[in-house]
Amino acid sequence: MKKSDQLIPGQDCMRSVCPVSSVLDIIGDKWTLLVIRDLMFMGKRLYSELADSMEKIPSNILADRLKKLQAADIIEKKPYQDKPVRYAYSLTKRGEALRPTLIEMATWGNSYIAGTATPPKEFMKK
Amino acid sequence: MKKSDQLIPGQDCMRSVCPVSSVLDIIGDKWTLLVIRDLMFMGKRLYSELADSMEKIPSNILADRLKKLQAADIIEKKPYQDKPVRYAYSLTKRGEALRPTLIEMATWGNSYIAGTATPPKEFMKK
DNA sequence: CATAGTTGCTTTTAATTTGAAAGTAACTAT
DNA sequence: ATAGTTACTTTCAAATTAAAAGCAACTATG
Repeated sequence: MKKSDQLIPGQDCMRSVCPVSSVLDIIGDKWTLLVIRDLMFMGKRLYSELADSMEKIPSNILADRLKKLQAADIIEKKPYQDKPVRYAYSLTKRGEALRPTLIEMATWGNSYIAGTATPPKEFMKK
Repeated sequence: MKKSDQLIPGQDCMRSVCPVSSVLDIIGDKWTLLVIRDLMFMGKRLYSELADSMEKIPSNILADRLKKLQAADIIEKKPYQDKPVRYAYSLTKRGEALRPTLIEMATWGNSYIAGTATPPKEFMKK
């Protein structure tokens, strides 16, 4: 891992030097990881696709999380056509690297929460 | 994994059948996983020990999260002495099973967030 | 025995965040 | 000309969070 891959958090936005708390400062809420899940596993790329999630994310929350995830260099937004200009969201390398975390969470959920759907096997491969 | 280990979530407290979102319904906030971290890695057991975390968790939030984690059968509270009666918190089997998730998060944090402390090697072993 | 301190919370109140709904700008399609 | 789509932003009420103070039960000190 190159040091240059590391994000330098802004002043006072880190609660402590603990890596777990620093990760939670970025993804520690009820919605952020669901946006990442939709980009990582569900093949979504457009705002409208992300907006119609199973969990019905509010539009203002989605816009806010997309901004914060770009600031954290976890996702990026690229134009993919002109007239009208349209943008596609995608995971950066840093965002893609969250895959093992999401897989562990899904594994725990399937093991310990009744009624959760088991994802396709290929989703669960690191 | 026995089906009997699975928690059956209350009516309408699950946003969707997705295991990731169901896990976030339980631990998806800025504080819950830090309480679990302190029990899992920091050897804390008492309310007062949990209350003086690096991140300065507010007392009312700690009390609230301890209640919710007990309800989710992720931690338990047991008396360990009389006069005065004192309680120790500890992880259940379900709570202990979150270890790989915390390890993956810490690994990501160390790789991608500058200034995070690297935990002792033995903390990172599954 | 009186006072001070500790533990494990609860209550109060203000600030922040969230969510539902409506609004908007730019463009396309009929 | 009108209606529809995309990608958001704005508004405002409701819920959550945070800081601080309060409190009940017990222990330790002079």
